[in-house]
Amino acid sequence: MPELPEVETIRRCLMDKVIGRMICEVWVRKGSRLLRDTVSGPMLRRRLMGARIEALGRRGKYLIFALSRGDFLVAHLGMTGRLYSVSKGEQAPAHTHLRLELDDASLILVDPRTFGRVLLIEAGGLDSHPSLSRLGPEPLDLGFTAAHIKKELGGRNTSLKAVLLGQELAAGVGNIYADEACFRAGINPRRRAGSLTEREIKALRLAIRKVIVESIACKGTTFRDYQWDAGRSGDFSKRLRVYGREGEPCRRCGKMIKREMTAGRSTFFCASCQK
DNA sequence: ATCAGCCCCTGCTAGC
DNA sequence: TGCTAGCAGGGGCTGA
Repeated sequence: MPELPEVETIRRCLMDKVIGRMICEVWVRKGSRLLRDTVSGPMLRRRLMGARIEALGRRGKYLIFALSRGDFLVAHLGMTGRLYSVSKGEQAPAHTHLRLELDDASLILVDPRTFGRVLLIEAGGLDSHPSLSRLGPEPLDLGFTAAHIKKELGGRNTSLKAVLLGQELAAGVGNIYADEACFRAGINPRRRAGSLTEREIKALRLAIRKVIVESIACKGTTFRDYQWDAGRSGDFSKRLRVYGREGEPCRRCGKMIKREMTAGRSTFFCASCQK
């Protein structure tokens, strides 16, 4: 479940290995579900072959490879996706969907459950692409203001958790950081979104930014599948206050952490600390 | 327009 | 020990 901090960590890890490199061969898994019929395997191969990787960016949970021809290779890792480099000639594991041969290494995308996606976006089409245009501000950018949050929550009858997962309030926040931010803000994720006060909105904004910054510094959270490089896991797992801690004592008040389904997802919270 | 709920997919785990 | 049912979840879709 790579969310913003995990994707950012992967981006930083890969930068040195891919920027300026030429894609000299491309292998796409036949009928890979990751392409979602948005581009055919042969077409993707044709468009990538011979291109140089100019930059590696991120938007929300999407990784964006800017190519020398002006188009973009975009990858979303879904739940179990992993993107990492291996030595040339090294055999790729099962569930490899894409393999790019670079000058001096290979880049592989592995995804057993195929919740991830690979997009090829034409020059100039990045911001208007349906998947990316819906995203809200990056939580660490200046555009992530209390006014924006207020607008996203205002009048909404659904839960705060559902809005946080929707990517329009803040791009890149998923199940783990939604729960962690709610705990740090002292707000119950099951609260009706429209019911937050100005004060709570400000606390939520700070809490989201704080968990994201802290987690990036820890190279993300390794819960089940995520590794930011071959065999290397993130340390934020140790700092989780509620996520995955059902039945364990709250680190703040000692009461038991609860888990309930909200917006179709496991939601962890302390009923005593979060109102 | 809004929102709850379903669907995809497969590795892992709990329970028999 | 070996099997199976159930769970996990991002984002797109459907139907109320």
